[in-house]
Amino acid sequence: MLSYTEENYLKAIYHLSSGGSRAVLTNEIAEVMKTKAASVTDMIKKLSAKNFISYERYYGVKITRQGNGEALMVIRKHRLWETFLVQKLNFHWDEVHEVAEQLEHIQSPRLIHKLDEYLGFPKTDPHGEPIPDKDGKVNIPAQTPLSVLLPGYIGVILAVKDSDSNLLKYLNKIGALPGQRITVINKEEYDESLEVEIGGEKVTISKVVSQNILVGV
Amino acid sequence: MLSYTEENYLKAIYHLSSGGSRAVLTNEIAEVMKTKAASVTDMIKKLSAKNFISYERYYGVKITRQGNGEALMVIRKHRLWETFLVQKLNFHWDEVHEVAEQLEHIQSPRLIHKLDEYLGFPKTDPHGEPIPDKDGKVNIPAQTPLSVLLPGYIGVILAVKDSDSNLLKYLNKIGALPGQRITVINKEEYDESLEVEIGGEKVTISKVVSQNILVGV
DNA sequence: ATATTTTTTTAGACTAGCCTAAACTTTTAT
DNA sequence: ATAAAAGTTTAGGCTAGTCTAAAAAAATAT
Repeated sequence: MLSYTEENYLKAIYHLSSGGSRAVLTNEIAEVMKTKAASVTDMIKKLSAKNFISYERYYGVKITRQGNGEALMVIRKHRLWETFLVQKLNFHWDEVHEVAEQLEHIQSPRLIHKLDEYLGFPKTDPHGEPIPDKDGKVNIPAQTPLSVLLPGYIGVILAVKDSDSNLLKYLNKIGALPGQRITVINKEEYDESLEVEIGGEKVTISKVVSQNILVGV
Repeated sequence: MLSYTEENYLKAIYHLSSGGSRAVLTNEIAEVMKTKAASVTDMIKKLSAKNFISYERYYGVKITRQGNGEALMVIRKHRLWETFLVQKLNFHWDEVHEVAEQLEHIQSPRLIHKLDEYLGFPKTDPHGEPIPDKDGKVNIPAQTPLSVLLPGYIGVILAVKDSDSNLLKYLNKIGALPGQRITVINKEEYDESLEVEIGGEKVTISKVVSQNILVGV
């Protein structure tokens, strides 16, 4: 059984490694966990001893098959709870993250199954992110950061990477919600900001924001 | 902010003291918390320092007004979640306790309010236990001696135990008649006398009298 | 090729919550 | 009234997770 903290580390490593595909450095983990490198090293040893990650000194960590499975279960729970909060309790999609961070650690496979059923076995959460199924399979739709699209492209917003509440509020304001069609009108050479059209409205968004909007083309 | 463990101790003390009305012994707490007396003593010191309980060595603990409020919030959450599990997720009433023990510690007043609303502001949980409202008021089932109520409780006088004529005359004088609403304003630690409000009048009654007034809430 | 900087690890210490063993109070039994 | 028993607290130690400071390794710059 993993502790609350171990689950959070594993989830962080999963995300940083883009689903386990690359090695993750100690300092990267320290930054997202808002802790110090020394603490990370300790936890790395623990998770490594339990075979959730493989670890080579001064090199970094790679998540194992087992660790991947655990991380996906936490992510599954997180996204199911977010869906519940928005669909059933009428939360706004930009105010569910913190609560879901707590709910994702509740231990009860039965609860998660019942919740999944109650929500009608949703495939994505309110931010458009795919919900891993009970066996840890994730349906990854082809997602491209809006920032790489050139003027003229039309796409559909599938997901938003960052769950920062300020970003989500901003996207909400400009109507950049999952499911919306988005057209790139112009790209400014200097700062790579984009002029786009969403729902008939023209709006200019910065590079940082465009990197966080994932679209399907 | 209370830790997960502190919340559990406080809840245990609340229950053992029947809602704060009697002092609780170290070993009683140790038993329900499935821990050792020495650990309980440590925690008692902590909760006492934070003013959630009052504590006298070798005697026992009494929950304070503040501690009572915290305990009631945890109980409120527990019972709301149990209601959710049974009403919405089709759990059986006998399989919800363990999960609710986890869910009761989720910190989000907004979540609890929304959940309460979603469930239609239920007054009792699936076991028939009353759900404290957002201000910590509990509907205690019929015929409770006034003496066990803590400051904040509001009840309706249902009956008087003793039929001693002097008592009845006294009650008549202070307006403590069946059917009257009565609010507990304060409880004196020393002699357990109660300051109450009846029909807009504040009056102080002794422990003996309060034990003879039965209220419904 | 070597010196400097950056990153990571180790060493040692802290808090929360738990433990056992011993000391101390209170209660109960003679 | 005093001895024994029961209950409680103190003392000291353990683990999980955190920290700072110093040492060690790797990366970078000259």
